[in-house]
Amino acid sequence: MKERRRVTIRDVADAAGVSVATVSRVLSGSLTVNPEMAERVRRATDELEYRPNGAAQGLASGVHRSVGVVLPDLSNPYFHDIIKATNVGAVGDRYRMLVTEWREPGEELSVCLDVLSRVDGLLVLSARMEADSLRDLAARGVPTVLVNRVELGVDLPMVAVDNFSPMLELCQHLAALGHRRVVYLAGSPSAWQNRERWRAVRQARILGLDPVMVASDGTIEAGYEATDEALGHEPTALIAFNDLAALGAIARLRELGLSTPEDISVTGFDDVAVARYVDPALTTIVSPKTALGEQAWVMLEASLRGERPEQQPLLPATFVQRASTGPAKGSRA
Amino acid sequence: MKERRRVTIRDVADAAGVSVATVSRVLSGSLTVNPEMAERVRRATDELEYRPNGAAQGLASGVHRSVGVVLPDLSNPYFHDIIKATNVGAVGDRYRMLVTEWREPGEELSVCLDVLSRVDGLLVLSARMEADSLRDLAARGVPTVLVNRVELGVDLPMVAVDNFSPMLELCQHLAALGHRRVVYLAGSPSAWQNRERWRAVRQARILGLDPVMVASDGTIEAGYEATDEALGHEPTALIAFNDLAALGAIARLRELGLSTPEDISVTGFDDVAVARYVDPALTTIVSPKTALGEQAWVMLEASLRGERPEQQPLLPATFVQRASTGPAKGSRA
DNA sequence: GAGATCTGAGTAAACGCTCTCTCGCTCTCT
DNA sequence: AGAGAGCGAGAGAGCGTTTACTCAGATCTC
Repeated sequence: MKERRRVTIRDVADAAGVSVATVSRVLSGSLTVNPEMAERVRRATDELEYRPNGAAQGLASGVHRSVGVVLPDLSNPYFHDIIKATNVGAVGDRYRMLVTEWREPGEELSVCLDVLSRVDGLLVLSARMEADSLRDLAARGVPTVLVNRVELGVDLPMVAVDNFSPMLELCQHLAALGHRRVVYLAGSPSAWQNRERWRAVRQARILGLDPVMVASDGTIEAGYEATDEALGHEPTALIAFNDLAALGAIARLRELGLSTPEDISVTGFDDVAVARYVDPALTTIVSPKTALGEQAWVMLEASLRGERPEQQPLLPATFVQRASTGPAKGSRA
Repeated sequence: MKERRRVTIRDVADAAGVSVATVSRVLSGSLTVNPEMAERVRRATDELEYRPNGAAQGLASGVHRSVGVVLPDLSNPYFHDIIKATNVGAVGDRYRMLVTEWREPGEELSVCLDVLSRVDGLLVLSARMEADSLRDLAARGVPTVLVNRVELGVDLPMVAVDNFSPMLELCQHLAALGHRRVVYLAGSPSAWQNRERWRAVRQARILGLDPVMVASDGTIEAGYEATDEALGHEPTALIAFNDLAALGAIARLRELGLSTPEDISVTGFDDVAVARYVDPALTTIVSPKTALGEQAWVMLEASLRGERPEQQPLLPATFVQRASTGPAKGSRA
C-alpha cells in the first residue's frame, strides 16, 4: 500500500555523494572511474535497492537491450522449444526477450512496428506474414531474423530447417515399403514449410509414389477431420503435415476400425514431445528446434551489433522410423 | 539501409502547424480540441506514419499500457492456453502483453522487478516462486495477479482452478471400479497444484483407496521413468499429476507388456489437446484454461485501475472418463 | 619548474513524450 | 459596455537516463 516513490539514479548519487554521471558510469561498467568511488556507488545501489528505469535508459541511449519475438499463435507448441533456446542465448548476452502474439493476419507489421520503440530487434516466427511487410521491415533497417521461412525476395537473415530432404527420405521409406497411393494432409497453404513438404512429396513421384493433397492445417482437430476425405482417395499411407495432424488422423482411423500401420501407415513431422510415447509411436522427422533457436539468436545478435550475419545453410532434420509405418496393405504383403 | 530518423511528435506538430501539446491531445483522444485541427493532426500522423515512442510515453506518463507475464518455462504447454486467453483480454483493453521466462529459481523476484520499469502490472504463473518474493511484490503495491496458486499469507488477488474436488471425484471413480492400491505420480513438490492433488488423493482413503506417492515432476519423461518404481507398489491404478506424466507412464507400461486399462488404469489431469486423441484416450480432468486466463485478466485489469479486485472462488474443473481407466484387475473382475 | 598531456568527475543538454500552467479569445450576464 | 467565465491551444517543465563537454588537478617532459 505504501506507494513509495521508485528510487532513481539521483538518489543513489546523493547517497554516494557523487554525481549522477558517475553513477551511470559505474553501472555501465566504464573503466574511467576511481575504484573507491565505484565501490561507494555500488554500496549505495545495493542499499537503496536501486533498479535502473528501463524506459528512461531506452529513451536516452536508444538501446533497450531487448528483442521482440512476434508469433502468430501462443498456444502452438512448435514454437516453444525454439524460443526457449533463443531465450537462453538472449539472456546469455544480457538481452531480454519480449514475446508478443498477434491474431489478425495483416496486422503483423503494425504489431512489429508498435513494439519497435521498446526493442532493438525482432525475431519473426511467422510462416504467414506477408512478404511485403517483411520487405518493409528490411527497408527500415530493423535488425530482424526470419525463423523457419525462406523468402528469397527479402533481404533479411533467415534460419530454417530443411524440410525438403528429410521429407523425401520419408517418402523413400514409404516407397520401399510398397506404398504407391498416398495422401498428403496439408498444412496452412501459405506457409513456407507446407510448400516445401508438399514439393518433396510430389518429387517422390520419381520414387513411384502417387500423391494427392488434401487440405488441412496442421492441428490435431484438422488432421482428424481431414482423414475421411483422405480415405476417399484409397491411400495406403497418410503423410501428415506435422505430428499433430498425424495424431488426429490416427485417432480417426482407429474410430473407423482401421489400425495403424497394419491397415494404413501414417507419418508426422517435427517430432513433438509426445510423438515417441503414443501408440503407435510416430514415424516422423526430428526437427532440430533447439539448434534452430540458438542459430536464430546468433544471427539476431550479430544484426544487433550492426554486423551482417552470414547466411547459414538450412539446418538438417533427420528421418526417424518408429511404429506408425509398415508395409503397404495389398502390396506383395 | 537508409537509417532514416524515426519521426517524432515534433515532426507531426510541424507538419500540422500546431504545437506538440495539441498533437498529444489529439492522440490521447482529449475532447478539448478543435475538430478541424484534430483532423489536420490526424492527417499528418498518417502521412508521416508516425508511431509514438513507447519508452518516452512510459517515461513521461508513468503508464506503459503493458503487463508482464512471468513464467518459469516457456515450453510448458499448460501455460499457453491460459496466456492466450489473457492476451485476448489484454488486447481488448489496449494493453500489450510481454511474456518473460526466467530459469533460475530464486531469481524470480529480480526478474519481476527488472521488468517493472516497462510494465504496469504483473501476471505471475509460477507455482514455485517463493512466498516471500510474492509478499515483497504485494508490499510494493505492484498490481499483480497470481495464477493457479493459492497462497493464504499473501495479500494479492489470485485466480486458480479447483484441484481438490475433481481429483476426489476421480478417486471416487477409481474406487467404484474396485481399485484400492493406487500410486500417485507426483508433480513438483513445491507446486501448490501438486499439494492440492495429493491432498485429494490422500483424502480418498475414506473411499477405500490406499494411495502411495512416488516422486516425479509432471513431464512425459518423468512419468515414463517413475513408472517402474510405481509398479513396485503393485498398484492397480496410477494417478498421474498431469496428462503428460500419464502419457509417459502408459508408454512405459506398454513397453513392459502391460496394457491400459486392462492390466492397470492410468489417469491424467489438465486435458491437454492430445489427451482425447491418444490410445487409450485419457481419463482426466478438464481444466478450464480459457476461463482461467480470462478471469486473470479481469482481475489484473481491475488492479491496474487501482481497484481491489474481488477475490473469486476457485474455478471448477470437471472429471471426464475416457478409456484409460477400467475395473481393477483382480477385484471381482 | 613551467607548460603540455592525462585522468577522472561534474555539468548540462538531449531523448520523445505528457501535462500543468498560462494566456488570449469568444461568450454571456448585468 | 465592461467584467467574469469558459474554452482551446501553446509554452515549458519534467520523467530518469546517457553522454558529449568542460574543467580541475595530477603527471609528465624538457
